[in-house]
Amino acid sequence: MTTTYGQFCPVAMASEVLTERWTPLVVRELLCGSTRFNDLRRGVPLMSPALLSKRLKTLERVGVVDHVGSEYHLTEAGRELWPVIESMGIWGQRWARGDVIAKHFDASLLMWDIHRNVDTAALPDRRVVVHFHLRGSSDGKSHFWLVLEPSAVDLCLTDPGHDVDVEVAGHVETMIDYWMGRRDLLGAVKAGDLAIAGPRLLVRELPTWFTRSPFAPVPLPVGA
Amino acid sequence: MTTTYGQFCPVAMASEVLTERWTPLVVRELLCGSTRFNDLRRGVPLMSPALLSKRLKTLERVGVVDHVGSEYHLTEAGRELWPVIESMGIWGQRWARGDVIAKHFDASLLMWDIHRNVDTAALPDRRVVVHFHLRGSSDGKSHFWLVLEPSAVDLCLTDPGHDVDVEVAGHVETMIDYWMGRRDLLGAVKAGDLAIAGPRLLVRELPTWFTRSPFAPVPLPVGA
DNA sequence: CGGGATCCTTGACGATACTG
DNA sequence: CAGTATCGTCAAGGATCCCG
Repeated sequence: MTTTYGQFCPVAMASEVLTERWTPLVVRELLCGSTRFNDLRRGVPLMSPALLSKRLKTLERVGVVDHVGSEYHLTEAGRELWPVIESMGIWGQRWARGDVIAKHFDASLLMWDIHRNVDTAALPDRRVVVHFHLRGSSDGKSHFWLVLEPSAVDLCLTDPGHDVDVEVAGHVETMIDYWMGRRDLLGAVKAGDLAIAGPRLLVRELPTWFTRSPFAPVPLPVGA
Repeated sequence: MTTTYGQFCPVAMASEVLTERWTPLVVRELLCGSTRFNDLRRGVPLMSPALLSKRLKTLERVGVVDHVGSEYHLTEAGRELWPVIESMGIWGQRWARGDVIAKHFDASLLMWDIHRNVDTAALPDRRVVVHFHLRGSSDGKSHFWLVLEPSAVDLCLTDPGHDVDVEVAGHVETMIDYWMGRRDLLGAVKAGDLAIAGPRLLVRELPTWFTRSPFAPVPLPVGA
């Protein structure tokens, strides 16, 4: 992106900032609340650290990101990119087709997404531990523990040692389909594609605290 | 853009389509109603025809554009990109800063934009010809004629021979500032930066048929 | 943890010319 | 008018290692 579009149109100006590889995803991560370099990395695992660093510098230069200490925060201009990212997500949810849909099913990325969307307010006022066993991840990882405390949510890749309250097992793709709103939980369990075990109440209430993607409710095009 | 982001997030999927150099501007042109290759070119004059052709093929492949005969039309998926382009434009209008604002002032591009936004319904029911004399264009062009008929608007780079009804003269940058909503017409005329001559009624009603950029009404950030 | 430095490849893009 | 063809350059970005 060495030359500019040479246009006065504001769409062109926004394009100068956003239409660069990875940039919308970095902004998405920042909008989701990540502030540390390595947290940001987890949201874009296929991006090299050098490139992420470069993008963050660019975003800082154009006034979207504020870098203090080792934290990255969106400026007001950055926060106002939310409608752009949101409309992109809505469009993607409705219209992305086979040839742009990732063939990758990365369980770590999924769990990272899930962990920051857990609604702890809907959970009992004590620690709840959920163990996930996901098959078929492109990154080889298959075991994850969510340690849910009223004040914090932790994602572990190794057994944290606590007693496990709920066990969730299935194929990564099934979980992604649920997460994205393309499949409902009960159906997946009944079809035998997903196994959920644990205290009756906790399991029944699971959909209230284990939320789905923000784009899951987006209606699909009619006739699709 | 040879590899994919490898993510299931719909923002990533939309990025695969949109986050490629020039693509948002091509989509903007299509949303503005251009359907012919050479009309599209006029909206992105700095883009090589080879690259435009390539982008259109890509957009066709991902289901955004429909190519029949020698016309390009947006599909339903393409038309639904409007919220994305709109929110980009709003952001650009509010937050684009010096280092991404084009230093280029291309009068041909401006006039091309203006010509397709004239509101002929607000004009008298006869032909009206406006001659523009714009100084300082980066492309060297300075004379333009808008031939406004109730049924069609034509932009000419050479004198079409008709009697001229209104004369508009000034610097391209002044016109762009007006077009973008950064400056009002009366002020520019009073400051001597713009000269408008013609029948009193036509000139007085000029702002009703000579509309501004769709992003002109966007409010700027407070304190800016 | 939070990056920087280096090397190296590839393909994206600009320029120019040309064709049905 | 509606693109293709060819070519050369440059820089984006992947890989790898390293450092404070």
